[in-house]
Amino acid sequence: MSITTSDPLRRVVLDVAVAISRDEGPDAISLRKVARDAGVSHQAPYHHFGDRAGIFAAIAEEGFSKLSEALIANHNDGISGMCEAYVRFALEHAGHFRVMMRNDLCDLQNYPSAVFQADRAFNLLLEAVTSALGNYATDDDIKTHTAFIWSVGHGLATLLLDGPLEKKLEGIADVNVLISRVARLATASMPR
Amino acid sequence: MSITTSDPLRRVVLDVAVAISRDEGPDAISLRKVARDAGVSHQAPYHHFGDRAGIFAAIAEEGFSKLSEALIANHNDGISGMCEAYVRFALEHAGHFRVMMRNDLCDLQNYPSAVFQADRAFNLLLEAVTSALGNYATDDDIKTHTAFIWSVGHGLATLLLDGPLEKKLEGIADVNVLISRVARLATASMPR
DNA sequence: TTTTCATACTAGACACTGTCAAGTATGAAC
DNA sequence: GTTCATACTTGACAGTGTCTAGTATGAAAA
Repeated sequence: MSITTSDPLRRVVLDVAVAISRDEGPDAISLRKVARDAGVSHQAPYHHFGDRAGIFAAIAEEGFSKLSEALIANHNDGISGMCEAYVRFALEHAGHFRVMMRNDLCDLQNYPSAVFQADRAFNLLLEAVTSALGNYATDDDIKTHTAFIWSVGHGLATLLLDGPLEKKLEGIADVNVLISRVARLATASMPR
Repeated sequence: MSITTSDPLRRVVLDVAVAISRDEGPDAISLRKVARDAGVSHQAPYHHFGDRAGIFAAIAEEGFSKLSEALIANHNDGISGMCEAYVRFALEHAGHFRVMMRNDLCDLQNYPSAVFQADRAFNLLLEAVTSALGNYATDDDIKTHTAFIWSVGHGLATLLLDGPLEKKLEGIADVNVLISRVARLATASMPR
């Protein structure tokens, strides 16, 4: 991550923070270090984000926005395609993903624009499940299946990102193959 | 969490840390604060755990041990029973669970006894899947299904713990009902 | 009985962190 | 020419993990 001082500081701080989150996790982000690397004073970043939680909220908002785009791009491939897209997004945008799901880093409720993006992504999943289940599905069915699909994608993404799975299941050829197979298992129980 | 100074300090520190992890997340754990609350010097806890990562490793080890017990206790209920047990364990032992899955807090590889407990829990799942799939399942099938089941349980646990799911799917009657239903969906695609 | 030695701490210092408060330069709006 | 918001800088503060060094205690060894 090279820092060009001509970049607007807000963008620089965000990019550096996301890169650190990707490589060492969100907790490794030190805004003072980011400021030093960017060649500005230790308080400069805070001007743009208010406090530490503010930068996490900004990362989360950007992440949910990108997630929505990823889900839309795969929305023709049905539920299993969306599930796959979710996992691939997490792996490709690990820096964002790690922050998005860490409610303790910042209470997203305090950042309405972040909530908006999160809801947008969730609604895409909800709509996909609703249309997959057909017209006669009950509200309960829809919610259960949504929770199920989200759980599969989220669980696989988290396990792959945080390590244990790949080591335990090594020899599974290719992560991409695993993702496809798991996503297909997830939809095997759904009506077609 | 009341602190009885007659308790051995190691146990006290562990209990307080787990309670904080449950209520505010592992990052809120300050060993200096724990020491103050326990009425000992700020370095006393470090004597028992070496450094901050050491206490996380101890919590993780204890957690995986408890998880194995929970899985064994439900091992007669098949794969879906194990999946349910995993999620229930996470909710009931949130303080431990939050630490167990946070590879950035401590690299478990450096703590062999923690790795041992983690492997023990994982092997219980692997064995259950192997026996559920029957004798003619390929190694690939076993690994795929193991990843799938683990993903479902882990994803649901994480989503329930970190909040977004319950809010999004409110009105789903009872969390316990949701867990059972999702676990059943997870096994719907498996041979019987 | 005295020495040795590990255990379980205490005490002080260090660099580092996020955050609060107050100041400064700059450029646009009126 | 003044007002005023924006984008910073500077300095201080409490809090943190960790390093180093010291102390009390009790059991084992001489």
